[in-house]
Amino acid sequence: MSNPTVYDVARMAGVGVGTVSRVLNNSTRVSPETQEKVLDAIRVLGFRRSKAARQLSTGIQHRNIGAIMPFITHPSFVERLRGMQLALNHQDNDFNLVLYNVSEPDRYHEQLLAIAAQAAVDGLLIATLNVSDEQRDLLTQAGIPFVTLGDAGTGALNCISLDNVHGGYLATQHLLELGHRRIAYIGDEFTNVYGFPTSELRYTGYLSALKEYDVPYTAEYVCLGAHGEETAYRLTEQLLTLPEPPTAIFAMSDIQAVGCIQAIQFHGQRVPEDLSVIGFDDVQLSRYIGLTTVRQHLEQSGYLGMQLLLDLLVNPDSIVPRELPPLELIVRDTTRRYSGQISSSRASG
Amino acid sequence: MSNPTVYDVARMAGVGVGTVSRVLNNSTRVSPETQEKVLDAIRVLGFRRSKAARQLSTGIQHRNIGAIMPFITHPSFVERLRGMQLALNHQDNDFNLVLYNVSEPDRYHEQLLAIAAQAAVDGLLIATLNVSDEQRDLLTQAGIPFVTLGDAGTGALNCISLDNVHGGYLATQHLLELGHRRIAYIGDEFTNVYGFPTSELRYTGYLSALKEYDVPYTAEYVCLGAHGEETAYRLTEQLLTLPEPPTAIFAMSDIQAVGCIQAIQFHGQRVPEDLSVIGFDDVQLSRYIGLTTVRQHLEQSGYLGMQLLLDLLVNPDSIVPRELPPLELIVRDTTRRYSGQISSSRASG
DNA sequence: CTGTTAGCGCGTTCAC
DNA sequence: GTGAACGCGCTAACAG
Repeated sequence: MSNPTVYDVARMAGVGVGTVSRVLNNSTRVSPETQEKVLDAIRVLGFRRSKAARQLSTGIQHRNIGAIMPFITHPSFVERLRGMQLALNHQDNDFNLVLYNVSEPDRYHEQLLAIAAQAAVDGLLIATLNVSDEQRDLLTQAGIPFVTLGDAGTGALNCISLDNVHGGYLATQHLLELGHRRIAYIGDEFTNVYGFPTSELRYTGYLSALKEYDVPYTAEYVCLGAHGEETAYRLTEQLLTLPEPPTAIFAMSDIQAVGCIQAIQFHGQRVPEDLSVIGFDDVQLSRYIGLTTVRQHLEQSGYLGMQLLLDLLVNPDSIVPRELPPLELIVRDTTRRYSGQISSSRASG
Repeated sequence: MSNPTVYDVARMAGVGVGTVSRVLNNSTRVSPETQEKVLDAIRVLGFRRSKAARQLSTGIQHRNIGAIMPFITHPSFVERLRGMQLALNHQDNDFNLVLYNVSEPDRYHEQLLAIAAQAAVDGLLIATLNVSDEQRDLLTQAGIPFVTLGDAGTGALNCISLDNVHGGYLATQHLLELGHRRIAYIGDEFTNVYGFPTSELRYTGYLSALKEYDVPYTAEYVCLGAHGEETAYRLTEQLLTLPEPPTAIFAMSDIQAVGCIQAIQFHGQRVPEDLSVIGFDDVQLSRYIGLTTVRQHLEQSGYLGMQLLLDLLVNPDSIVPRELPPLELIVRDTTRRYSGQISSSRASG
């Protein structure tokens, strides 16, 4: 039924538990024959010693920090992870970093429940995922302090946040200033299963910029789908077949922008000569491919989040608030002035 | 001295330990005033319950798999990580992935010792790092099965390996076939502090290809330094100032190849028109920037390594050996036929 | 509602 | 060299 314990091993080997423990840690000398008997019993029973019992007995404390995020495979999360690691290395406390990858959105809550129940971590970093009031209470009652990165629902207590609406505005404004008027938006579904509203917020910024420049809203220019390069590729293809295709695209993430660019190029058009593309995030890749984007300091976000969490864990009384630098428009090579018309900067008011 | 326990809390609050436990787990109803007293005591004492004790008592098992690697910030390790996560998700056992980033090489052994002592993980994935006989014994005796990824020293038992010599040969051969004869090698120091011989192995392949094509070895064309984009950039600058600079560069990793390309372009030359550059790894980035490289299936390496480790942990009796697909030359846009001379494919024998 | 007690599985004294 | 007993900190079952 239950896993075999040292007692089971001892009984089978015809020795005491002390001896079993000794061969396990080869502390004191044990006679070769006894050792053999014990090892045999261990093998036969498939015995594996319990981590918990061992830790409890030896008094070794090992502190874990969990990081839970979706899309661990996506670049933006890698950047955050890098920041977390960096912060961890800078302070020389030996915390381990435990990764929880939310592969299926439905399981997110379930994973949170498990984390709370298992008491496997001392603190939790929640990247991009929504935290409901219920989930906050869950973690709080389990005694697990947590810090959220990005948009984080009503349950967020300590958050490294950014102004996604403003970011969406910045990106769109850049395109408008370049004279573009047919500007598409490519983003995640608003009601995404993970519950975070990033796409909708950036879209809101997009809308407000359009409005400010008196550019009419065009429903066909707003394309939503699953996060990722492939979907962005498909959505862009749809845009290109429109009777009046956009002259510029604002993709809500760099990786989606990459998908856009690939679709555009595959269909024989050029970026930025024929279409301008702007992304969001400024992941490492963007620097290499020369993508114009909005920098949201992802790595630093992970870094600050980890610092904040360590504060919470190590010296809860002297928490310093951490703030991200403001979003930054990074102009590179994928956006260009709209050549179809000479347009002054600001539309008439 | 030691951390406060439930007993300390109970004493201070003037209640029994059962009550303390109850407010901790808010299992049964506790009178508000009692609860308040307990919470106060917890706050004052700075009490935090022990994970180990809780787990032991509740009988909850939580299994951890550790992944230890240097350069977590580098793309190639991210790819491996992705593969590991993927394999973990595919089997529905709830293993946690604990990350150990070797930030300073000196601490690698120390970290291994800690992992063995803490018994924090049930199994270990060791990426690229060397495992000595001593370290193997350490892990074995601690009852921690491990799988190594890449070159892995004499202590390796289960390994997902690749033929780095052959890879170095493939890359160099490609350049030779394109008619290049002045071919530089940019790689890590051979005696790197982490102890893994990757750079030297790929260099060996480079040498053997040169020899096969009767190309004389030129010492100045071999540039070694710390791993990373920046060092590769500097080394490339040195190459460019040579009286007779190379016409092609083989960089031992894609990220170093990127450094090469940036240096070349910064100094007004073009890739591949003026210089050809080939990397090694085929990380995601390379696809986007069109880098010619040798694909070593990094993600799959992490995937297979994890599968193997899970075998070791879950059904140790039915271990299937895992093998990586062969190395693959991926020709993209950074290598081109040498234009300085018309060269037939193979040099005279 | 609350205090008491008996384990959880292992390491580690002790005596033998 | 080896077995028996105690304790690590917590939860849960049982009385009260």
